[in-house]
Amino acid sequence: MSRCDQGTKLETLDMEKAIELAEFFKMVGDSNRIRLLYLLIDKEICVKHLSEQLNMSQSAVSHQLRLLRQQRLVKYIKDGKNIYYSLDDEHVKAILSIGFEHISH
Amino acid sequence: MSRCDQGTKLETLDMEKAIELAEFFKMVGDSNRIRLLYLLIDKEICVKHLSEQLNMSQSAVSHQLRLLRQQRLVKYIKDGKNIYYSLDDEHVKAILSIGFEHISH
DNA sequence: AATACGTATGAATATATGTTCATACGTTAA
DNA sequence: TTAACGTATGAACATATATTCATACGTATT
Repeated sequence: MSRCDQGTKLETLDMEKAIELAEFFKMVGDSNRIRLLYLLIDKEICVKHLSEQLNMSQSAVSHQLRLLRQQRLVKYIKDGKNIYYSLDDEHVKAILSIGFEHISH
Repeated sequence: MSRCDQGTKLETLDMEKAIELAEFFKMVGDSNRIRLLYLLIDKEICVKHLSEQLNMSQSAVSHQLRLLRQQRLVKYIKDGKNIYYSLDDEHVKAILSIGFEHISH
């Protein structure tokens, strides 16, 4: 019996679910989005302030926010001409903190 | 006082650290790598078996394993002509499970 | 020594991703 | 109603990423 044999198999993670997971994780796979999400921890911030603090163009921020919305990592509320974004996910903070642990090995 | 004002600022996440975090998270941002990592949970598997079970070419698997090694998500041991990979990180399982929670909202 | 096997890797290619630019939309103030 | 502001979006572009193909390397078998 070679080292590679595996006894009873775990069920295979199906491709659809793997893709869904990947789509979600991709959201934290970009440094600008990470900085953005980090800013939103425990705060609501409008797009203009985000773009200033991140030193990114308003357009770039807006495009990123669209992705984060689509993957339900952020939510927003409108207030006049401003739109305030905040985290829409209990998991975002958890993920970031695991990441921190990993890189400070 | 507009809604956007933030009282005392949290310190900014510095760019270097954000990049490091992103590099790590990118590793779980691809469906094939996720399936690969999922297979490795609690098991050591050699490259050939990985490529069979994932239905990927040996070369593609090998390239992905290189990335996962570089980011210290997997480790390996050699045994003759086989090389057995396994998870090198307590955090990988944790991250995957958070991902599962997220997508089954 | 020759062959077969498992694995790694560079180069090329195809695709995905992030940013910019231009512009449109809605809201507020003049 | 015109102008200014905040935000969103499509198209174009540049860069990053994943896979394939060809091939090299080491180990085991004959």
